[in-house]
Amino acid sequence: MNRRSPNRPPTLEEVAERAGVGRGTASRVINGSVQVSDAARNAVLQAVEELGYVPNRAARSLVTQHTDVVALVVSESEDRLFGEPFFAQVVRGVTNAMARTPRQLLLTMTHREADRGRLNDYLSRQHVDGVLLLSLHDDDPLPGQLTARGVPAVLGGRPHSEVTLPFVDMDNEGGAALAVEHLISSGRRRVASITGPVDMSAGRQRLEGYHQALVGHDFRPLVESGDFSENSGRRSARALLERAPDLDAIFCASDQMAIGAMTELAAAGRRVPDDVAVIGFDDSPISRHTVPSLTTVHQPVEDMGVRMVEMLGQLIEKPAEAVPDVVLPTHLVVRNSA
Amino acid sequence: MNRRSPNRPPTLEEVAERAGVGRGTASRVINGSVQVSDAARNAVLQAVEELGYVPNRAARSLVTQHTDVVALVVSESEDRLFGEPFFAQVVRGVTNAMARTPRQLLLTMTHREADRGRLNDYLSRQHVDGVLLLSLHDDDPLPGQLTARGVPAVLGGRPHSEVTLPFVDMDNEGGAALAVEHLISSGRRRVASITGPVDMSAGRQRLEGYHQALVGHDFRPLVESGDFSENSGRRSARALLERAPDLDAIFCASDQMAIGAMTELAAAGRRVPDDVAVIGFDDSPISRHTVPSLTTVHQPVEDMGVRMVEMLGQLIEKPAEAVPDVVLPTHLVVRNSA
DNA sequence: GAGCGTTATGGGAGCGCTCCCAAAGGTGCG
DNA sequence: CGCACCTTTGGGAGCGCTCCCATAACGCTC
Repeated sequence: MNRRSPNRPPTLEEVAERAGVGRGTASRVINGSVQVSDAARNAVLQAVEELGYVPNRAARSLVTQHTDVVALVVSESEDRLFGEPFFAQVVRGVTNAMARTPRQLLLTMTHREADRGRLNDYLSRQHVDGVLLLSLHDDDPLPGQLTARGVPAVLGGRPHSEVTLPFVDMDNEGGAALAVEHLISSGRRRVASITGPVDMSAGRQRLEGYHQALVGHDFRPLVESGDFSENSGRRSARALLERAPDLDAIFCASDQMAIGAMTELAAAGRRVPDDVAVIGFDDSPISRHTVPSLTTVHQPVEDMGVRMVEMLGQLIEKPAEAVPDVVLPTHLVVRNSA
Repeated sequence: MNRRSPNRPPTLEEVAERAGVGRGTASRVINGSVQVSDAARNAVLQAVEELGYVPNRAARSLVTQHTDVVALVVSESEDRLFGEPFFAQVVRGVTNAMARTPRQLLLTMTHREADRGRLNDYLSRQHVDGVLLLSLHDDDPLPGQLTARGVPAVLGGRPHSEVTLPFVDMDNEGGAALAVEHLISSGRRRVASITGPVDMSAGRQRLEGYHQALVGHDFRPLVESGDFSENSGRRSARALLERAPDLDAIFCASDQMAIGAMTELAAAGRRVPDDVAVIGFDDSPISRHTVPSLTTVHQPVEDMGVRMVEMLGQLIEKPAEAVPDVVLPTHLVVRNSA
């Protein structure tokens, strides 16, 4: 009776025995080594088929020290993850690029403190070969922990200064400056801005671009801070209108906020773009269909996903080599709102 | 020199040595066994802290035969996964329920054939304790493979007859019948329906409900088939209008299609609900904000996620006991479109 | 046909952990 | 003071796999 305990999946050893070869040879066949005779290979393949053998990944990982799994961690709630087209686009880029690698992608979201502990030691080497981090907030301890554990990781978006992980970022500052310059050169004199969250570098950089563009024009900055959401766009627009009834342009750090602002502008009886010009940021799919259609800053989101995967691949395969950070270009898409 | 090869993470053995205890005792502390003296426990805890020890999950899984990881597999493209509020709601329910279990959630999407192979053996026991399957199409081989491998799995949505996995479903048929009855009892005489994809049971069941409700009223069915998308709603509405210019109501198997249909109706100069009543299905967030607001069938999507997790938990913990399928109730939400 | 290089093969060692058993130490009671 | 019993402990065995080394088998050449 050499049958194993109740319906455990078959092991390599059993496959080898059935094929009449040694464990080593069976392993070579499974892993596609060429140093195997055709006879042996066929025997093993047939045994695999008959037994329905699937390699035990835990056992394999234990010896190879890798898992062929990469995690994409999004530090946001499901609502934002699913609500904002941005994430869908990154994920599309990431999955496309992953299809060209031997690795499997895992998606994890973590807004909730309670989840953090579990996630955390899930991500510690031995379970994941690398991590893609999206939508990082400044106070997030994850980058530090990953660095400490030596887990290869790439960030989407530039981190604040203490984080040393490689990143792929957009030229947020340049894009914002482009937008504001467009506003000024088309004759606007009182240009306000609704910012993103200040604990995210994308938010800070877009604000910085706004300030940059104002330099030398002797315009006073006029800023309300939002959080990228449509609601915060409405709220901020209302506040702006109250503070500066004479404003004639608003640069919003996200399309969602621009949409909110336009709604509020309409409610206040201001015409877009006649009375007030509006520019958004993201070039999200909806920006094409708003009324009027939204002038906005395009950022190559899908590319970002692709580049992140490529960088992570390098990090995993050649841990010794440093990979340079990447900043992707942005450009202005002029439609009807400005 | 008993130091291990270059910067490998510390092992249990090293922790034990540093704490001056045996490997067994260290393991007991890590796993929270009570049979340990306070002195030993503290020594181990301190060593863990100092060394930054994290258990190697591959090694643990190899012996315990489980991984404390559950996968949520969505058989759709990123576009649909992120585009339809339905998925966001299920995911919310799932993550909430998972927070109460010791397990970690993994999200995977698979529309692409190429990904399938990798996913497939990723899901084979030893790497995942169980699987939650969403948005299953009839020809999907996954359920069969999971069954064959003995991987515990729960479906969201009723499968076609050959699949024997336990499921959580909505009362699609009942909800659809409710909608159509509402239409009839409010005086509509020519009630059409735009169906969902016929290779998904939700689509078939909603159509069945439509037929049921028509029985005994001597109305001829008038059906166009869509795929749940807004575009297919427009296309189908156009076709319907051509085939039966006298129609005075349309029951759509999804809110997205209802929105498409309303757009098309408006383009054709029909007023909603005056000329044509429209009812959707899903009670998605947008249905509140359409003009006119959409009468629709509510389904408890978040609950579905919760129940799926609970069922999977039972399946994993008590593999011997059968778990009964669940059908969640739906109800009509009357707004202004019908 | 002896000697050589080359290719194919079997199986031991060991990855880091949990499980379990046997032994040591401690306590209480007659 | 001795014995039985309980708590705490150490460490061997083994999970299923890959890696690697020693050996076997084969094919040449001279």
